[in-house]
Amino acid sequence: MRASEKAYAALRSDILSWRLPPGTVLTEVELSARLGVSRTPVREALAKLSAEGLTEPQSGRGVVVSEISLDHVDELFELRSALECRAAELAAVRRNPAVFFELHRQLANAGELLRENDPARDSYYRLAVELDTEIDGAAGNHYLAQALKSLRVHLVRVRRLSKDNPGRLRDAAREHAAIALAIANGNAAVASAATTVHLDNSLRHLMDSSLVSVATSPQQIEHPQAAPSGSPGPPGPPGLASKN
Amino acid sequence: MRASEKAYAALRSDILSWRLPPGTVLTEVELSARLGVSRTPVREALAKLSAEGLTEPQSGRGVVVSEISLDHVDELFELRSALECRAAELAAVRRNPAVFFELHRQLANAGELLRENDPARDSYYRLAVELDTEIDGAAGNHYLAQALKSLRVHLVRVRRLSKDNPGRLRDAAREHAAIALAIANGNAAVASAATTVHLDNSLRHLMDSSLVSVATSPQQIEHPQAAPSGSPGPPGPPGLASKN
DNA sequence: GCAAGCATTTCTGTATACAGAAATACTGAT
DNA sequence: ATCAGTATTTCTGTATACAGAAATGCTTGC
Repeated sequence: MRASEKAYAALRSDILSWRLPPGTVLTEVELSARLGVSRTPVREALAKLSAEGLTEPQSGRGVVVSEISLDHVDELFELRSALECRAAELAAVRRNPAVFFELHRQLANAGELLRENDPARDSYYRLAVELDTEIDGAAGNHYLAQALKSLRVHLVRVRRLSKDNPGRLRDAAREHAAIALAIANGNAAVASAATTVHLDNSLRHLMDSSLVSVATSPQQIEHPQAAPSGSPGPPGPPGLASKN
Repeated sequence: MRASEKAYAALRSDILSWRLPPGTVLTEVELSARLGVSRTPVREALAKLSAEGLTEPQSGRGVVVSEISLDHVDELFELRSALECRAAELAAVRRNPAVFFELHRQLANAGELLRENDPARDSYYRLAVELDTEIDGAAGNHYLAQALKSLRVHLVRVRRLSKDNPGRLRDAAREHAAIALAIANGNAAVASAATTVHLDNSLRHLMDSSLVSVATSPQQIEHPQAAPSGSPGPPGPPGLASKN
């Protein structure tokens, strides 16, 4: 693997997992020492992260991990619903029905299995990701898929602010199943509406369950020799890319 | 100005103006010679362009100016309508009425002035850009604005494939005026609908008036000492950021 | 004459050196 | 004691050198 990719992957992972919280200042020399590569690939990684919006160039010196908090969730979900509703509509028109009937069946089943807790959770997360992937593919729009991809990066970060509870997971599975069914049926209006409903529920769950306060003030990370693997951040769900 | 910004601005301008057509391969050494800076800032510029989607890393060697043609216009406008309709809705809720009543007045006036041709065209382009800006601002959503910004880069490139005619410009001005009025009135549904109508008309005009064939096959640019300023590309409207 | 293998060239990826700018720390004066 | 001015340090931005990989072209065998 190239050194710049290594640096990029390490930093990106650290930011998404809140090991590098918002406001952390990243200096090239320190990172090149910590990651064991020279400044050139570090610069490349930081440029890529800034283009993604995970970091922002500081006025004078260095870059900072970009701010994200509950204040951003409303804006994030406004964009999300615009993109996902349109994606669902397009998918309903262009889908292969068999694929989405099958997803509907599996999601409905996963919703049932979520009564007993832990083992079914991962398989549901996988299904949710697969539904997203299939919708993106069925929509057949490269630019829309790209916009969703760059949005989801921020959603991963914000999702760490809340904790899933089993009840919400069951409801989310049902909502996902409804979306899959509407797309399978080729009903664009219903697919869009089901997506709107699902996102509204997700947003309210996120806001309700996020009364736990999280440290978001600027702070410097310590300098371990190896890549940081401890989890000083708040506990979060293991499925970083789920859709609930 | 920093050398990397200079390289980025020069390359970006060359790509948007079709001086560097899709498929052109960009090699670092050649560019550093042509632009008079070293490879390091050239690399940085290319990375930024690739993040924007204007170039794509070639499998083995170098980067290529990304493909764009009429085949992409449908996808581009699907995303565009998703984003701009939502932006119009949000703007209708959060706007300052006076601003959009004033824009409506000016746009209606510009539509009238477009009877006599040339001098009014630039002022209309300016108004269209200002409407976009005000809508983005009124929508008050940083992530949505960012998504629109990165989309508009591609729209600039595709717009060069067609030529505006005065009749379409007058219609477009009227449609813009209708959007501004709906937002001023605080009517989200009408604002969204007016945007949908406008974009549909724009798309059909673009497809209809683009029967002129344009060379899109891969080709290498010649190596002038100074930055390329000649316009070997097809003629296009001067307003690179208009909205019709 | 054509194809396969090898040599050469060229380009990318990375490291490092150097210059300029910005922030910090220190010193002196009021 | 505090503030201002200066000196120092540190970090970024750029250039360049070097190594490895990929593509090109040449040579040789069939």
